[in-house]
Amino acid sequence: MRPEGDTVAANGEQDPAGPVTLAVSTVIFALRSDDGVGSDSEDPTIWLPLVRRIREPHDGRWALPGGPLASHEGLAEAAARSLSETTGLTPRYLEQLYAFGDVDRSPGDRVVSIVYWALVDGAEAKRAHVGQNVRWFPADRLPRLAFDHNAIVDYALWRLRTKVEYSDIARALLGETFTLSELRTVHEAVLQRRLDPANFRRQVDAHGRLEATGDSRRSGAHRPARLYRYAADESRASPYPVTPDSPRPTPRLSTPPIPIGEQP
Amino acid sequence: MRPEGDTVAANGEQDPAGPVTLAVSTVIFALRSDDGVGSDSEDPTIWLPLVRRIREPHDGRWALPGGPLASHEGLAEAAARSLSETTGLTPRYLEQLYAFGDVDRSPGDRVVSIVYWALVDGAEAKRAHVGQNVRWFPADRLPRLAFDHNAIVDYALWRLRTKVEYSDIARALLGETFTLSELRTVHEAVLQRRLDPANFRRQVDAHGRLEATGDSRRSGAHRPARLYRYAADESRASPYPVTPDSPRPTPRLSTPPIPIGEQP
DNA sequence: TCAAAAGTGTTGAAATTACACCCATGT
DNA sequence: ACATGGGTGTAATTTCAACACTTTTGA
Repeated sequence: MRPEGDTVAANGEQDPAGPVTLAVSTVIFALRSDDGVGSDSEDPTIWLPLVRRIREPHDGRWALPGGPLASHEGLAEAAARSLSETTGLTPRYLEQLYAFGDVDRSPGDRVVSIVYWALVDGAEAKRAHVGQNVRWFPADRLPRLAFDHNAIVDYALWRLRTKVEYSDIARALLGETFTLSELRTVHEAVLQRRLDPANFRRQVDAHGRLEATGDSRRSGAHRPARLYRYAADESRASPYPVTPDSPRPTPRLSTPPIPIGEQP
Repeated sequence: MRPEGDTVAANGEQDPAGPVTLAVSTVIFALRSDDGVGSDSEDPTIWLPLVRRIREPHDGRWALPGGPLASHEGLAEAAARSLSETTGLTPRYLEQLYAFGDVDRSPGDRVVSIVYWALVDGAEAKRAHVGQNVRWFPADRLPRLAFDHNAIVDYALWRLRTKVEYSDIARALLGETFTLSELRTVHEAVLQRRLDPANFRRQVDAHGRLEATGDSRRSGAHRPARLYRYAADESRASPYPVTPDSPRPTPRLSTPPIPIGEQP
């Protein structure tokens, strides 16, 4: 009988098998037009920045940006800070993904990682501190990453793909204003399939929340597109004082990740 | 630049402001027919077991069962263990809920709690070690709990209620076999509204997975109900090697908990 | 034979999908 | 003028919700 808060837990003082360390990492997504220096008019796809490890374990491998949790900062705060320190990026969207704590996920020591996922817009993505130890990768076609980070990215991608269908997160990958076809292109990049422009338009403004700026944007040899923004969200009077987020509608994807099922 | 795994993190050795401790707690749900000793035929509702704290902070208040994470056990393992030690219960379903880490959630020290939620069936619930320091409470009408545990329970309830609509977790609150009206009663208790028996039947067996045992159960002055069980799940060939779970369909509830929104 | 829940059938509304068609612009 | 994407209309399909109706039991 030992309610939480009592626990002296994971600082090694009373656990003979060694301490448990706590880290916070983040999976960052942005849309990029496939790196093409010359050919700019590619269909954009999902990319993410990784950092190169410079010590064991997994020295030299690419990994998610992250770091330790300082005792004066909240979890999301720590995610945003470490993300800013390593990549220079400031996310427009940040949400907790999952806590990963398999015993053997880090060779030698025991690390529990609380992982966040983040979205940045195109302009912000260009501002990233790319260099010797930070580089962008297409979200599919990743190399073998350090630790269990490949699985973590897969899970974050699954969350992104399911959540884009019932929420308005896609806007975090764009600027403040956007055309409907830009927004649709984001959805198409995330879902990896074409969407009917007519039906897409109806869906998004059926949800309300979308308002025309009055301006329009001209881009090619065709009619200019109206610009929209999202209206300030009134409906956030949530009964939940905490910050987490979760479920809702109906993805067209295959299987969700498996829950634990029976007792361990 | 400091990829995770490097971090010496939260064991106080290098953080002047003191250590961060890591705890694992669980919100356990079961269905009970409103404690009525005499009147057995109540509509069942959701209940959960809490443990009484026997030291500061929050001495005397009720709290979620939980405890420290031993370095040799996984997170879900720790949840199941501490849950068994404090309440004697073994869950039929166990899933990670969220990691709570607000700086001020525990007076005096810094505690990050990785919280799981669990479902137990009626028979198991009766087996719980109720006593001076363990007691069942109806999920609505909770007293003021220790720490931020009221908010945590609210969030767990929200997850239960949204998830019951698109998954088959409801079965974890029943035994191996059940009638369709028993299953419907579980849904009704969770969602707190009546469901059309005809449409409910179609919905659940549209999802497949349900098979008649051949037997039936007679309960009152009416036609006996066929017994069903869930077929072994083939479709668990998830692309995700990790264990987490998440989103899908369309709850009839109000607002989901708020995500972080903008950068901290 | 009557009440009550099990189980089946039917119908109208609502949401989803596919696709035809006009509009406004640059070349 | 014409090719191209922006934007609107509409009909077929599917899903969903409500409810009438038949079946089988215990009392």
